[in-house]
Amino acid sequence: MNIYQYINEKVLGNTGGSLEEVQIFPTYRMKLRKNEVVTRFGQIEDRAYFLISGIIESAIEKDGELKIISFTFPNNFVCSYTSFLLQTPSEIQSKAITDCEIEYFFKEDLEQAYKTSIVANQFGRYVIEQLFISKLKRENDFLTKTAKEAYQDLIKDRPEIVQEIPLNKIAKYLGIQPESLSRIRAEIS
Amino acid sequence: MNIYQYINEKVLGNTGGSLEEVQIFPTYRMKLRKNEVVTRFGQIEDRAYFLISGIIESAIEKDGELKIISFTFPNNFVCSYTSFLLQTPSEIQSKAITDCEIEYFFKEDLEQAYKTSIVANQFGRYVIEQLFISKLKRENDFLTKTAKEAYQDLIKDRPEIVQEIPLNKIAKYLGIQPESLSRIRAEIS
DNA sequence: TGCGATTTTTGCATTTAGTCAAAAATTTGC
DNA sequence: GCAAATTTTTGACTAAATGCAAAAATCGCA
Repeated sequence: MNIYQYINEKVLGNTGGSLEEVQIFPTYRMKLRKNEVVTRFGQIEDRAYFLISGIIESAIEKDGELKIISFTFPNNFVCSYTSFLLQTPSEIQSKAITDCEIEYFFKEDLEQAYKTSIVANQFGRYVIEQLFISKLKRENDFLTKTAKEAYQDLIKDRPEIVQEIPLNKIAKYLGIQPESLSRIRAEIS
Repeated sequence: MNIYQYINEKVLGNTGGSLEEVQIFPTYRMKLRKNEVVTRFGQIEDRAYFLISGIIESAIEKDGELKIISFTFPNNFVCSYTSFLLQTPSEIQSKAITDCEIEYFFKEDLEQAYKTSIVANQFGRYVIEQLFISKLKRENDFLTKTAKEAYQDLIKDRPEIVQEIPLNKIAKYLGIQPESLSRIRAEIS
Protein backbone atom coordinates (compact mmCIF):
# COMPACT_ATOMS: atom_id res chain seq x y z
CA MET A 1 0.00 0.00 0.00
CA ASN A 2 1.11 3.58 -0.65
CA ILE A 3 -0.14 6.92 0.64
CA TYR A 4 -2.72 7.50 -2.09
CA GLN A 5 -4.13 4.01 -1.62
CA TYR A 6 -4.20 4.61 2.14
CA ILE A 7 -6.24 7.77 1.68
CA ASN A 8 -8.56 6.11 -0.80
CA GLU A 9 -9.22 3.05 1.32
CA LYS A 10 -8.77 4.06 4.96
CA VAL A 11 -9.83 7.70 4.88
CA LEU A 12 -12.47 7.67 2.16
CA GLY A 13 -13.55 4.06 2.56
CA ASN A 14 -13.29 3.24 -1.14
CA THR A 15 -12.47 -0.30 -2.20
CA GLY A 16 -10.90 0.54 -5.51
CA GLY A 17 -11.53 3.04 -8.26
CA SER A 18 -9.50 5.97 -9.48
CA LEU A 19 -6.85 7.53 -7.30
CA GLU A 20 -7.18 10.94 -8.93
CA GLU A 21 -9.12 12.52 -6.08
CA VAL A 22 -6.57 11.51 -3.45
CA GLN A 23 -3.44 12.91 -5.08
CA ILE A 24 -3.60 15.89 -2.79
CA PHE A 25 0.14 16.48 -2.56
CA PRO A 26 3.32 15.09 -4.17
CA THR A 27 4.95 12.11 -2.47
CA TYR A 28 8.50 10.80 -2.60
CA ARG A 29 10.17 7.48 -1.90
CA MET A 30 13.36 6.35 -0.26
CA LYS A 31 14.99 3.28 1.19
CA LEU A 32 16.57 3.01 4.59
CA ARG A 33 19.22 0.60 5.77
CA LYS A 34 18.87 -1.08 9.13
CA ASN A 35 19.94 1.33 11.92
CA GLU A 36 19.56 4.38 9.71
CA VAL A 37 18.05 7.35 11.52
CA VAL A 38 14.95 8.92 9.97
CA THR A 39 14.26 11.86 12.29
CA ARG A 40 16.83 13.27 14.69
CA PHE A 41 16.68 14.84 18.15
CA GLY A 42 16.64 18.61 17.88
CA GLN A 43 15.64 18.68 14.25
CA ILE A 44 12.54 20.56 13.08
CA GLU A 45 10.38 18.06 11.27
CA ASP A 46 9.23 19.12 7.81
CA ARG A 47 8.15 15.72 6.52
CA ALA A 48 5.87 12.86 7.47
CA TYR A 49 6.72 9.30 6.51
CA PHE A 50 4.57 6.36 5.49
CA LEU A 51 6.11 2.96 6.00
CA ILE A 52 5.89 0.67 2.98
CA SER A 53 8.01 -2.13 4.39
CA GLY A 54 10.23 -2.80 7.41
CA ILE A 55 9.99 -1.66 11.03
CA ILE A 56 10.82 1.70 12.60
CA GLU A 57 11.27 2.48 16.29
CA SER A 58 10.65 5.92 17.74
CA ALA A 59 12.32 6.85 20.99
CA ILE A 60 12.86 9.67 23.42
CA GLU A 61 15.95 10.15 25.51
CA LYS A 62 16.37 10.63 29.26
CA ASP A 63 19.72 10.66 31.08
CA GLY A 64 21.44 9.11 28.09
CA GLU A 65 18.96 6.24 27.97
CA LEU A 66 16.47 5.63 25.17
CA LYS A 67 12.79 5.02 25.99
CA ILE A 68 10.74 3.69 23.12
CA ILE A 69 7.38 5.28 22.40
CA SER A 70 6.39 3.21 19.40
CA PHE A 71 7.21 0.53 16.89
CA THR A 72 5.83 1.34 13.47
CA PHE A 73 4.87 -1.46 11.09
CA PRO A 74 4.00 -1.13 7.38
CA ASN A 75 0.98 0.91 6.26
CA ASN A 76 1.33 3.34 9.13
CA PHE A 77 2.72 6.84 9.40
CA VAL A 78 5.76 7.78 11.42
CA CYS A 79 6.84 11.30 12.24
CA SER A 80 8.03 13.53 15.07
CA TYR A 81 4.49 14.80 15.31
CA THR A 82 4.91 17.47 17.94
CA SER A 83 7.81 18.89 15.97
CA PHE A 84 5.89 18.56 12.71
CA LEU A 85 2.78 20.25 14.10
CA LEU A 86 4.34 22.95 16.26
CA GLN A 87 7.67 23.32 14.43
CA THR A 88 9.60 22.83 17.66
CA PRO A 89 12.84 20.83 17.97
CA SER A 90 12.13 17.12 17.93
CA GLU A 91 12.36 15.21 21.19
CA ILE A 92 11.84 12.03 19.24
CA GLN A 93 14.29 10.02 17.20
CA SER A 94 13.02 7.48 14.70
CA LYS A 95 15.29 4.74 13.44
CA ALA A 96 14.90 1.87 11.01
CA ILE A 97 15.41 -1.35 12.93
CA THR A 98 15.22 -3.37 9.71
CA ASP A 99 15.81 -2.32 6.12
CA CYS A 100 12.82 -0.18 5.20
CA GLU A 101 11.09 1.38 2.29
CA ILE A 102 9.26 4.61 3.00
CA GLU A 103 7.17 7.15 1.21
CA TYR A 104 7.04 10.72 2.48
CA PHE A 105 5.60 14.16 1.84
CA PHE A 106 6.40 17.68 2.98
CA LYS A 107 4.57 19.68 5.62
CA GLU A 108 4.54 22.65 3.26
CA ASP A 109 2.65 20.68 0.62
CA LEU A 110 0.24 19.34 3.20
CA GLU A 111 -0.50 22.83 4.53
CA GLN A 112 -1.12 24.00 1.00
CA ALA A 113 -3.55 21.14 0.43
CA TYR A 114 -5.36 21.89 3.68
CA LYS A 115 -6.31 25.31 2.35
CA THR A 116 -8.43 24.06 -0.51
CA SER A 117 -9.03 20.33 -0.21
CA ILE A 118 -11.59 18.68 2.02
CA VAL A 119 -9.96 15.32 1.34
CA ALA A 120 -6.62 16.64 2.58
CA ASN A 121 -8.25 17.79 5.81
CA GLN A 122 -10.06 14.50 6.22
CA PHE A 123 -6.76 12.73 5.70
CA GLY A 124 -4.91 14.84 8.30
CA ARG A 125 -7.74 14.41 10.74
CA TYR A 126 -8.00 10.65 10.22
CA VAL A 127 -4.29 10.04 10.73
CA ILE A 128 -4.16 12.03 13.95
CA GLU A 129 -7.36 10.43 15.21
CA GLN A 130 -5.82 6.99 14.86
CA LEU A 131 -2.63 8.09 16.57
CA PHE A 132 -4.57 9.73 19.37
CA ILE A 133 -6.59 6.58 19.98
CA SER A 134 -3.37 4.57 20.20
CA LYS A 135 -1.94 6.99 22.75
CA LEU A 136 -5.14 6.87 24.82
CA LYS A 137 -4.76 3.10 24.91
CA ARG A 138 -1.18 3.48 26.00
CA GLU A 139 -2.11 5.92 28.77
CA ASN A 140 -4.70 3.40 29.91
CA ASP A 141 -2.00 0.73 30.03
CA PHE A 142 0.41 2.85 32.07
CA LEU A 143 -2.31 3.73 34.56
CA THR A 144 -3.88 0.32 35.02
CA LYS A 145 -1.38 -2.43 34.29
CA THR A 146 1.58 -3.88 36.13
CA ALA A 147 4.61 -4.61 33.95
CA LYS A 148 3.67 -8.28 33.98
CA GLU A 149 0.12 -7.64 32.80
CA ALA A 150 1.36 -5.21 30.18
CA TYR A 151 3.74 -7.82 28.77
CA GLN A 152 1.13 -10.56 28.77
CA ASP A 153 -1.36 -8.29 27.01
CA LEU A 154 1.30 -7.32 24.47
CA ILE A 155 1.77 -10.99 23.59
CA LYS A 156 -1.97 -11.25 23.10
CA ASP A 157 -2.71 -7.93 21.38
CA ARG A 158 0.45 -7.20 19.42
CA PRO A 159 2.12 -10.52 18.65
CA GLU A 160 4.00 -8.93 15.76
CA ILE A 161 5.97 -6.85 18.27
CA VAL A 162 6.83 -9.82 20.47
CA GLN A 163 7.88 -11.82 17.42
CA GLU A 164 9.95 -9.21 15.62
CA ILE A 165 11.47 -6.99 18.29
CA PRO A 166 14.29 -7.86 20.71
CA LEU A 167 13.33 -8.07 24.36
CA ASN A 168 15.46 -5.17 25.51
CA LYS A 169 13.55 -2.88 23.16
CA ILE A 170 10.22 -4.30 24.27
CA ALA A 171 11.22 -3.55 27.86
CA LYS A 172 12.05 0.04 26.98
CA TYR A 173 8.67 0.28 25.26
CA LEU A 174 6.86 -1.01 28.34
CA GLY A 175 8.70 1.44 30.57
CA ILE A 176 10.80 -1.12 32.44
CA GLN A 177 14.40 -2.33 32.38
CA PRO A 178 15.42 -5.35 30.29
CA GLU A 179 16.42 -7.23 33.46
CA SER A 180 12.92 -6.74 34.85
CA LEU A 181 11.31 -8.07 31.69
CA SER A 182 13.64 -11.05 31.79
CA ARG A 183 12.51 -11.81 35.35
CA ILE A 184 8.87 -11.41 34.36
CA ARG A 185 9.40 -13.90 31.55
CA ALA A 186 11.08 -16.36 33.91
CA GLU A 187 8.16 -16.00 36.29
CA ILE A 188 5.56 -16.60 33.57
CA SER A 189 7.11 -19.81 32.26
CA MET B 1 -15.23 31.84 25.15
CA ASN B 2 -17.70 29.60 23.29
CA ILE B 3 -17.21 27.04 20.53
CA TYR B 4 -17.66 29.47 17.64
CA GLN B 5 -15.16 31.87 19.17
CA TYR B 6 -12.78 28.96 19.75
CA ILE B 7 -12.95 28.00 16.09
CA ASN B 8 -12.54 31.58 14.96
CA GLU B 9 -9.57 32.32 17.19
CA LYS B 10 -7.75 29.04 17.80
CA VAL B 11 -8.46 27.17 14.58
CA LEU B 12 -8.60 30.00 12.04
CA GLY B 13 -6.31 32.41 13.88
CA ASN B 14 -8.71 35.37 13.61
CA THR B 15 -8.68 38.04 16.29
CA GLY B 16 -12.23 39.20 15.86
CA GLY B 17 -14.61 39.70 12.98
CA SER B 18 -17.80 37.92 12.04
CA LEU B 19 -18.56 34.48 13.37
CA GLU B 20 -20.69 33.54 10.37
CA GLU B 21 -18.10 31.29 8.76
CA VAL B 22 -17.58 29.23 11.93
CA GLN B 23 -21.20 28.32 12.65
CA ILE B 24 -20.63 24.92 11.13
CA PHE B 25 -23.07 23.03 13.33
CA PRO B 26 -25.67 23.85 16.00
CA THR B 27 -24.47 24.00 19.59
CA TYR B 28 -26.34 23.63 22.87
CA ARG B 29 -25.73 24.67 26.45
CA MET B 30 -26.25 23.13 29.83
CA LYS B 31 -25.19 23.50 33.44
CA LEU B 32 -23.77 20.79 35.64
CA ARG B 33 -23.77 20.56 39.39
CA LYS B 34 -20.66 19.47 41.24
CA ASN B 35 -20.32 15.65 41.09
CA GLU B 36 -22.70 15.35 38.15
CA VAL B 37 -21.57 12.78 35.59
CA VAL B 38 -21.23 13.95 31.98
CA THR B 39 -20.28 10.76 30.16
CA ARG B 40 -20.80 7.28 31.58
CA PHE B 41 -18.92 4.00 31.37
CA GLY B 42 -20.44 1.78 28.69
CA GLN B 43 -22.31 4.56 26.98
CA ILE B 44 -21.80 5.29 23.27
CA GLU B 45 -20.75 8.90 22.99
CA ASP B 46 -22.74 10.99 20.55
CA ARG B 47 -21.69 14.43 21.77
CA ALA B 48 -18.56 16.42 22.44
CA TYR B 49 -18.46 19.04 25.17
CA PHE B 50 -16.73 22.39 25.44
CA LEU B 51 -16.13 23.65 28.93
CA ILE B 52 -17.21 27.24 29.51
CA SER B 53 -16.58 27.30 33.25
CA GLY B 54 -15.71 24.86 36.03
CA ILE B 55 -13.50 21.77 36.11
CA ILE B 56 -14.19 18.26 34.81
CA GLU B 57 -12.26 15.09 35.60
CA SER B 58 -12.12 12.14 33.22
CA ALA B 59 -11.31 8.73 34.62
CA ILE B 60 -11.01 5.08 33.74
CA GLU B 61 -11.74 2.22 36.09
CA LYS B 62 -9.61 -0.78 37.06
CA ASP B 63 -10.53 -3.25 39.81
CA GLY B 64 -13.10 -0.86 41.21
CA GLU B 65 -10.56 1.94 41.45
CA LEU B 66 -10.67 5.14 39.41
CA LYS B 67 -7.56 6.32 37.55
CA ILE B 68 -7.71 9.86 36.28
CA ILE B 69 -6.65 10.55 32.72
CA SER B 70 -7.30 14.28 32.63
CA PHE B 71 -8.55 17.39 34.33
CA THR B 72 -10.29 19.70 31.90
CA PHE B 73 -10.28 23.44 32.49
CA PRO B 74 -12.37 26.08 30.68
CA ASN B 75 -11.94 26.64 26.93
CA ASN B 76 -11.09 23.01 26.29
CA PHE B 77 -13.06 20.11 24.92
CA VAL B 78 -13.98 17.03 26.89
CA CYS B 79 -15.39 13.84 25.45
CA SER B 80 -15.03 10.06 25.52
CA TYR B 81 -13.07 10.38 22.31
CA THR B 82 -12.51 6.72 21.52
CA SER B 83 -16.22 6.10 21.97
CA PHE B 84 -17.08 9.23 20.00
CA LEU B 85 -14.77 8.34 17.13
CA LEU B 86 -15.29 4.59 16.93
CA GLN B 87 -18.79 4.38 18.43
CA THR B 88 -17.65 1.80 20.98
CA PRO B 89 -18.76 1.68 24.63
CA SER B 90 -17.00 4.32 26.66
CA GLU B 91 -14.23 3.25 29.01
CA ILE B 92 -14.07 6.80 30.30
CA GLN B 93 -16.29 8.57 32.78
CA SER B 94 -16.26 12.35 32.95
CA LYS B 95 -17.56 14.12 36.00
CA ALA B 96 -17.93 17.75 37.03
CA ILE B 97 -15.78 18.32 40.09
CA THR B 98 -17.10 21.85 40.46
CA ASP B 99 -20.31 23.42 39.17
CA CYS B 100 -19.82 23.75 35.42
CA GLU B 101 -21.27 25.36 32.38
CA ILE B 102 -20.77 23.49 29.14
CA GLU B 103 -21.58 23.84 25.49
CA TYR B 104 -21.93 20.77 23.32
CA PHE B 105 -22.69 19.53 19.83
CA PHE B 106 -23.70 16.23 18.28
CA LYS B 107 -21.46 13.83 16.38
CA GLU B 108 -24.12 13.55 13.70
CA ASP B 109 -24.00 17.28 13.05
CA LEU B 110 -20.21 17.26 13.03
CA GLU B 111 -20.12 14.39 10.51
CA GLN B 112 -22.55 16.27 8.32
CA ALA B 113 -20.35 19.36 8.45
CA TYR B 114 -17.25 17.33 7.60
CA LYS B 115 -18.78 16.41 4.26
CA THR B 116 -18.93 19.91 2.92
CA SER B 117 -17.01 22.32 5.12
CA ILE B 118 -13.26 22.78 5.11
CA VAL B 119 -13.54 24.80 8.31
CA ALA B 120 -15.30 21.88 10.03
CA ASN B 121 -12.49 19.54 9.02
CA GLN B 122 -9.88 22.02 10.14
CA PHE B 123 -11.68 22.29 13.45
CA GLY B 124 -11.85 18.52 13.98
CA ARG B 125 -8.24 18.17 13.02
CA TYR B 126 -7.08 21.01 15.26
CA VAL B 127 -8.85 19.70 18.34
CA ILE B 128 -7.48 16.20 17.94
CA GLU B 129 -4.00 17.52 17.21
CA GLN B 130 -3.96 19.40 20.50
CA LEU B 131 -5.24 16.37 22.39
CA PHE B 132 -2.70 14.13 20.71
CA ILE B 133 0.15 16.45 21.66
CA SER B 134 -1.03 16.41 25.28
CA LYS B 135 -1.08 12.61 25.30
CA LEU B 136 2.40 12.46 23.77
CA LYS B 137 3.60 14.65 26.62
CA ARG B 138 1.92 12.37 29.09
CA GLU B 139 3.50 9.27 27.56
CA ASN B 140 6.85 11.04 27.81
CA ASP B 141 6.18 11.68 31.51
CA PHE B 142 5.26 8.07 32.26
CA LEU B 143 8.37 6.80 30.49
CA THR B 144 10.92 9.24 31.85
CA LYS B 145 9.85 10.57 35.23
CA THR B 146 9.75 9.17 38.72
CA ALA B 147 6.61 10.00 40.68
CA LYS B 148 8.55 12.66 42.55
CA GLU B 149 9.76 14.36 39.38
CA ALA B 150 6.30 14.14 37.85
CA TYR B 151 4.78 15.86 40.87
CA GLN B 152 7.43 18.58 40.96
CA ASP B 153 6.99 19.25 37.25
CA LEU B 154 3.22 19.38 37.70
CA ILE B 155 3.64 22.14 40.29
CA LYS B 156 5.79 24.02 37.79
CA ASP B 157 3.88 23.33 34.56
CA ARG B 158 0.27 23.05 35.66
CA PRO B 159 -0.09 25.09 38.85
CA GLU B 160 -3.85 25.34 38.26
CA ILE B 161 -4.14 21.60 38.88
CA VAL B 162 -2.10 21.68 42.08
CA GLN B 163 -4.12 24.64 43.33
CA GLU B 164 -7.61 23.46 42.47
CA ILE B 165 -7.57 19.68 42.71
CA PRO B 166 -7.40 17.56 45.89
CA LEU B 167 -4.22 15.56 46.37
CA ASN B 168 -5.86 12.15 46.16
CA LYS B 169 -7.08 13.00 42.66
CA ILE B 170 -3.68 14.36 41.66
CA ALA B 171 -2.15 11.07 42.81
CA LYS B 172 -4.58 9.08 40.70
CA TYR B 173 -3.69 11.32 37.77
CA LEU B 174 0.03 10.71 38.26
CA GLY B 175 -0.53 6.97 38.45
CA ILE B 176 0.33 6.56 42.12
CA GLN B 177 -1.58 6.06 45.36
CA PRO B 178 -2.52 9.03 47.56
CA GLU B 179 -0.30 7.68 50.36
CA SER B 180 2.67 7.69 48.02
CA LEU B 181 2.04 11.28 46.98
CA SER B 182 1.73 12.25 50.60
CA ARG B 183 5.15 10.73 51.31
CA ILE B 184 6.65 12.47 48.30
CA ARG B 185 5.32 15.77 49.61
CA ALA B 186 6.74 15.11 53.05
CA GLU B 187 10.10 14.33 51.48
CA ILE B 188 10.11 17.52 49.39
CA SER B 189 9.42 19.87 52.27
C1' DT C 1 -20.09 27.30 65.26
C1' DG C 2 -19.77 22.58 65.49
C1' DC C 3 -20.20 17.89 63.85
C1' DG C 4 -19.81 14.39 60.39
C1' DA C 5 -17.58 13.34 56.21
C1' DT C 6 -13.69 13.60 53.55
C1' DT C 7 -8.89 14.19 52.76
C1' DT C 8 -4.21 13.86 54.13
C1' DT C 9 -0.63 11.98 56.76
C1' DT C 10 2.00 8.38 59.28
C1' DG C 11 3.73 3.65 60.57
C1' DC C 12 4.97 -0.76 59.25
C1' DA C 13 5.31 -4.97 56.50
C1' DT C 14 5.33 -6.38 51.70
C1' DT C 15 5.74 -6.24 46.78
C1' DT C 16 7.64 -4.55 42.65
C1' DA C 17 11.09 -2.68 39.93
C1' DG C 18 15.88 -0.76 39.57
C1' DT C 19 21.03 -1.07 39.73
C1' DC C 20 25.30 -3.11 38.99
C1' DA C 21 28.06 -6.94 37.75
C1' DA C 22 28.83 -10.95 35.42
C1' DA C 23 27.61 -15.26 33.12
C1' DA C 24 25.05 -17.57 29.48
C1' DA C 25 22.87 -17.58 25.15
C1' DT C 26 22.18 -15.84 20.69
C1' DT C 27 23.10 -13.22 16.60
C1' DT C 28 26.10 -11.06 13.15
C1' DG C 29 29.69 -10.29 9.96
C1' DC C 30 33.67 -11.82 7.77
C1' DG D 1 32.42 -21.77 10.76
C1' DC D 2 34.09 -18.92 14.12
C1' DA D 3 35.15 -14.82 16.73
C1' DA D 4 33.14 -10.57 18.17
C1' DA D 5 29.25 -8.16 19.36
C1' DT D 6 24.86 -8.11 21.13
C1' DT D 7 21.12 -9.79 23.76
C1' DT D 8 19.25 -12.28 27.55
C1' DT D 9 19.49 -14.17 31.97
C1' DT D 10 20.88 -14.58 36.85
C1' DG D 11 22.42 -13.01 41.50
C1' DA D 12 22.71 -9.88 45.31
C1' DC D 13 21.43 -5.67 46.91
C1' DT D 14 18.85 -1.15 46.90
C1' DA D 15 15.18 1.98 45.99
C1' DA D 16 10.43 3.01 45.13
C1' DA D 17 5.76 2.28 45.61
C1' DT D 18 1.86 -0.45 47.66
C1' DG D 19 -1.59 -2.15 51.05
C1' DC D 20 -3.64 -1.81 55.21
C1' DA D 21 -4.78 0.45 59.40
C1' DA D 22 -5.30 4.29 62.03
C1' DA D 23 -4.47 9.04 63.41
C1' DA D 24 -4.52 13.88 62.20
C1' DA D 25 -6.09 17.63 59.58
C1' DT D 26 -9.37 19.85 56.77
C1' DC D 27 -13.75 20.68 54.60
C1' DG D 28 -18.79 21.11 53.94
C1' DC D 29 -22.70 22.71 55.42
C1' DA D 30 -26.67 22.61 58.55
